[in-house]
Amino acid sequence: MFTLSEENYLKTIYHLGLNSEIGVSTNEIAKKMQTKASSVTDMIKKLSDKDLVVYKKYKGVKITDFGRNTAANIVRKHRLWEVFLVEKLNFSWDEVHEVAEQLEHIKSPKLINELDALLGFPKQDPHGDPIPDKEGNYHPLEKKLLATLSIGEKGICIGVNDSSSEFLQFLDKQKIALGNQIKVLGKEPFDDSIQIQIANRELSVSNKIASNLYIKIHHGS
Amino acid sequence: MFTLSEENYLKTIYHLGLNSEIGVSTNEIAKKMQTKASSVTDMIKKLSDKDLVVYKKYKGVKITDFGRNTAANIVRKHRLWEVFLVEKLNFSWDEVHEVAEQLEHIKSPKLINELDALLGFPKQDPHGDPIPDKEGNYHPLEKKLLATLSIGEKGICIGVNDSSSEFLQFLDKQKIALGNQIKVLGKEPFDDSIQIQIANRELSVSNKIASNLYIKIHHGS
DNA sequence: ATTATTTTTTAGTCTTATCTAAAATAATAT
DNA sequence: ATATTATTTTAGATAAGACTAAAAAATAAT
Ligand SMILES: [Mn+2]
Ligand SMILES: [Mn+2]
Ligand SMILES: [Mn+2]
Ligand SMILES: [Mn+2]
Repeated sequence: MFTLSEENYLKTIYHLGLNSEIGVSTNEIAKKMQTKASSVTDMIKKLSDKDLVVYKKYKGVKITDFGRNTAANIVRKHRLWEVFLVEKLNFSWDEVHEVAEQLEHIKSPKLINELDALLGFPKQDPHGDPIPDKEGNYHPLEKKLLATLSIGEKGICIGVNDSSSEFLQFLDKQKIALGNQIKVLGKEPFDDSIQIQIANRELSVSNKIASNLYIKIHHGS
Repeated sequence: MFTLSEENYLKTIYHLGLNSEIGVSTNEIAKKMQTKASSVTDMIKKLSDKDLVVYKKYKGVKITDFGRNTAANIVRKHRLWEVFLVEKLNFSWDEVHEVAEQLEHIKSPKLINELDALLGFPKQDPHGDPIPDKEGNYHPLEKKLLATLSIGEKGICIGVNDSSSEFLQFLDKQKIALGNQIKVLGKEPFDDSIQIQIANRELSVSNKIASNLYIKIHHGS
């Protein structure tokens, strides 16, 4: 199969390429992986030899169908392990990522499918991100950033954009959790902060916060 | 911490040195790890630099207290994961070892302690081997090989010596499981086979089988 | 006590994954 | 259009972990 490094590069390329049709650049990958562009070029050639990506010198890489499938399976494992850690082992949502980074590389189809069953075939991970199925398919939830809502709109908090432990711990402290109902009470033009009602409390959150919280809009009244 | 290779070598040295005070030889390690003696020498030097073993040229290695503790922790993780796979993910006891070989290298103290709790702090793994506690201590069960029992003796099957999947699958086929009561009905001097009563059935097992099954003796009547 | 055999170590090579520094190409500005 | 800057690739080095072949040390046999 693939080495740990190959899997990590592939996963990064998969994530970076998700919302764009053009290739992913060497520098982008280097920045995300905290490595040097020259190392990226080396690895890209290996991934290309293994038909995980298509590589054209100076033109960046595009993931292949095979590569996308392989990457989605790693993401599936990562997110299922995160659910396991939170649901079964009392981890908080800000503690799971590092451990899942390790667990996602364990090779055993039976393990991951049984884990899926043990957890009741969850569709989202603790941060609201979708869990791909065995074929690599998933349904992204329809969602909007809190910062883009208008006054009066309401919905349910269903995910985070930034899932750093700093942000997640901040949300814990503010008692903002996935599943909470949120209504926009007002918007302050001066600093773009937003006044919200959340679980019967009123709260003012900065634009930075509002730009990292995903809301599922309530349609109708 | 330690690399995957370092952990695997250390674990092997720990197991090989368990029942002997003299050092573990280079060749022994090479054989067990399916590698070359020269590779072992290289790695031994690294382990020695990290104070996991004491190395004297041509005299083999002895594990240090620090090394033993480190190794016991890896064994603890291996065996807890094996219990998890059997108890929670419907693995059979002959399927768990390979996956546990991967999982034992995951670094997260919280993960392993919570797993321990989820499983109800088991004392033995699916093959009857003892699970070290956080400090690396464990109580080996008092046990005898079935082959060493006399006619009339009885006890409970509590472990296997050989835990290859071939042997474990053979036991499954013969419906011999840990926890079964076993009584020695007779011994055949010609081929050293043993006639036993197990769970209300009578069975003749070869000496090879009897030399790989551990029995906890019933004292008293 | 030598000689022969086995075991262990050393020396040198290979692969993977990294890095720095320099060269090549692409993009941007004048 | 040419020069400047940014990006990307290549060349060469390093470290971990493995290997083969040869040398050195320890054991065993005569
Ligand atoms: Mn994560
Ligand atoms: Mn996540
Ligand atoms: Mn095992
Ligand atoms: Mn076991």
